[in-house]
Order: sequence, then C-alpha cells, then structure tokens
Amino acid sequence: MTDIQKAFAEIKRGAEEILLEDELLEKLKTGKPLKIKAGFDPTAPDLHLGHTVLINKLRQFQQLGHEVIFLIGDFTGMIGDPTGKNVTRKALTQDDVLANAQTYKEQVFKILDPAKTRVEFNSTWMDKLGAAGMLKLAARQTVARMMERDDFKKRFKEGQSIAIHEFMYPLVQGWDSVALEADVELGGTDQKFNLLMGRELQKSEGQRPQTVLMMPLLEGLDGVQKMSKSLNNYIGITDSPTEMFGKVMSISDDLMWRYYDLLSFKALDVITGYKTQVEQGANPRDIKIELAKELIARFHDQQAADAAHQEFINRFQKGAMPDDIPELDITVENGEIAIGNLLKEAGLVASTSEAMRMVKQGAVKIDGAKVTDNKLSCMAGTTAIYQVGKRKFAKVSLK
RNA sequence: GGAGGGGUUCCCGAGUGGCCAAAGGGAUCAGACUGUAAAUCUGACGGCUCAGCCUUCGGUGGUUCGAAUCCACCUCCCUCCA
Repeated sequence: MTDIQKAFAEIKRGAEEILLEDELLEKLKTGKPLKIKAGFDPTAPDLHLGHTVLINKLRQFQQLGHEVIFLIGDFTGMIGDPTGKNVTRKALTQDDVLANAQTYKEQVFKILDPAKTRVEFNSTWMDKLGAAGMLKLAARQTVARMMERDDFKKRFKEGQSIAIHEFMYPLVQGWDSVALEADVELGGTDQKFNLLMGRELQKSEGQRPQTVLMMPLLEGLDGVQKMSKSLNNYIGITDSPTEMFGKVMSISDDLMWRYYDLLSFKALDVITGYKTQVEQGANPRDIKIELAKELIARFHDQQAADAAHQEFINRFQKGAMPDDIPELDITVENGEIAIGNLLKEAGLVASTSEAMRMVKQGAVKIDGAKVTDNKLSCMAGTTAIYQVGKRKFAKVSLK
C-alpha cells in the first residue's frame, strides 16, 4: 500500500458516505494540503462523545498534514438549523454565540492541535454580504430544490410551519464553503443536504466542488438511539473519570466495536487484533477497559485513567466499598427511625415504597450485612454505612 | 371560522361500567450467573405508619351500589376543509 492509499483507508474509516470518493483520492494525490472544513453551531457547548466522532476525523486529517478549518457558525447560529424539532428555533444573541464558541474551543482542543487549527467565524464574510448579497444568494436556489430536503418535506406535508429564513440556512452553509474555498467538508449524515449545497454553490462560482464526507451519528449507551443529552444515554467529555469508566463498561460488547471504530485513535490493525483475540477467547471486558482508559486519558489524563481502573477493580472485582462514600447526618425523633425512611432521607431510594422493595429483593446492606426485616428500626446515636444495590452508598450518623 | 379524532402510570401503548394500581413493549432498578456496571435468566417497577391502607387514567361537576370506561362543561393537542 502506498502512503496515499494508507491515508485514504484511514480517512474512510468509520465514514458513512463520501461524495465523491474518486474525487477525494485525486485531491490527495496532488500532495498539496487540503482545506478541510467542518462547521459547528455554537448552540450546545457541552460536548459528548457523539460530537467527537466528527472532531476525531478532523484530527486525522490534521495529522495527515491537511489544513483544518474549525468553522463556528455564529451567523447561522442566529438562524438555527431547521431540524424541525422545535418548529422555529429561537435565535441566539451575539453574546450567547460568543460565549458558547469559547467553551466549544476549550473542549475541542482536547482533541485537535490548537496550533494547527484555523478557527473561523462565518459572520466574517456573511456580515459583509449585505441585503443585496443575501438576495443574490437566495436567487441561486429554488423552492422546489429546498423542498427536497427531508425535514422541510416532512414538515410541509405534516402542516408544520416553515419560516422563510430557514431556507437560508443551507444556502449560508454552502456559501461558507465558497468563502473558504473548501476542498473537503465533514458533517453528520443528517447534514447531507447542506453539505451538497456547498458543492452546488462552489460549482456555480467556478470553484472545484468540495468532497463531502459524512460521519454516522454515534449510538448512545443503549446501543440503539443516537447519543444525545436529552435521552440521557451519553458520555460527556467533561464527565468525571469514574463516571466515564463506568459508562464505557456498561456498553454492550457489540457496541464496543462501534465505539472503537469511531472513537479510538488506535490504528485499524490494532483493533482488528483485538477482535481476533476475543474470537480466540479473550474476555471482551479487558478490551473494553482499554477503551475506557484511552478515552479518560484523552479528556483527563493517564493518571486519572489508571485511578478509575483501579477503583473499578476494587469495587466490582473485590467488592470493596468505594472510598468516596458521602457522609451525612440524619436527625431522628423518638430515638429511632424505620429503615425505609432512613434510606429515603439518605437519598439512596426515591420513596419508602422503593426502600421496602429493595429490602424484599435483598438489595439493602448495613455495614455489609444484608437486611431481611423491612420493619427494622435504627437507633439514634449510631453510625453505619448503608448500601442499596451495588452502587449506592451512604455513611449515615443518626442524631 | 367549520367538521372530525385524541389526551392512560417515566416513554410508547392496551383498556368502552365491577375480575384495574390498570395488558404488552421500552427504559429503569434489584437478584442470580459471568474474573464486565456486557450478554443471559428471574423479579420489581404510584405512595404510605407496607401481608394492610391511601391516591391515580387532561380538569371540574354529574349519573350509578360501583367509572379510566357513561353524561355536561372546560382545557390542550392533532387531522381535514376555508
């Protein structure tokens, strides 16, 4: 394999679709650094691993010596990408946009090399375009073409409103490619329409159309739905090491391979090696631990990764108590308190009913001893470690 | 503005007068098992002073021995027409 072919294979890794593949190969063969564009709405500054799939791909290009342009869509952010979720999104203020953009950068530079990343704001050229320019831009496309976009089509069919300015979103995103003379644009599969718009506009400006590279949307912890904050199936890149470790360990063995493909920086042949090992009887758990540690090292550091691993061994393989048990005092009246109320007060269960169930299921322990009597009373003046299930602990002093 | 359809326990979704704290699925939690917080199996899954009691099916008020189920009004959502 030549270097270019090798680079091409890495670029294709995990990619859902490349339009057009041959074209990209041609561009790579010129040996010149390509301009790689990826745009980000400055609306959601808390990134999770799903967002990093795309950023990881940018990193790859960066390492191959190409010029990565991290485009912050501060202008488009004021429109809001018309996903149809909230029929018409509320526009962000300039201040919001800038504050979010800043947070964005801080998080993204845990993956990208800041020195090699060109950060642009699309308001730079959009502000100069002016009303006449906007009209000219709008004249480039027809309503019929716009209605080919899935969510517009769907919303129209379902009788939901579509504001006129929402049509501008794809046009502006495409115009960004013209302004930047992008060679490649990365985006999620849900961005296909917008990405192709860039090609069309570039063509009409006499530029060589950008290659479009679409990355899949990462499945969340459940392995089915896409990772998102609202579904609470995400791993945030600001999650604590312990949390990250636990969440990674909780994904299914199947999903693990998907995460390796899209999230790991390990080379393809290393991952293939892992698969072979598992087929030959290795415990997939150990491979999963590797992934957890790699991710923690990336977003925290190696030491944190090792510590999280160690805690995992202690807690789940040796059954030891965690060392960060929350301590609290509970004031009791009449000198004693029923176990159900105690667990509820301590925040270990949501209700006394749940406490009763937990006791019946043998999930409650006091100082490691299983509780069997759901009417147990605990005396004031005592201190003990109460445990519900394997993960919830509290050291409670009764006053 | 007119016509029709619908709001059920975290989510989806059964249920058209008693056998309904309400099917089924999902999510979640627990137990077992496994050198995984994986997979699998089992169970739980409104609240409480918990082997008993209390409160739920958009809201209010009725009918009835008895209502998620029937009636009236209100409210919110959707579809079609203008």
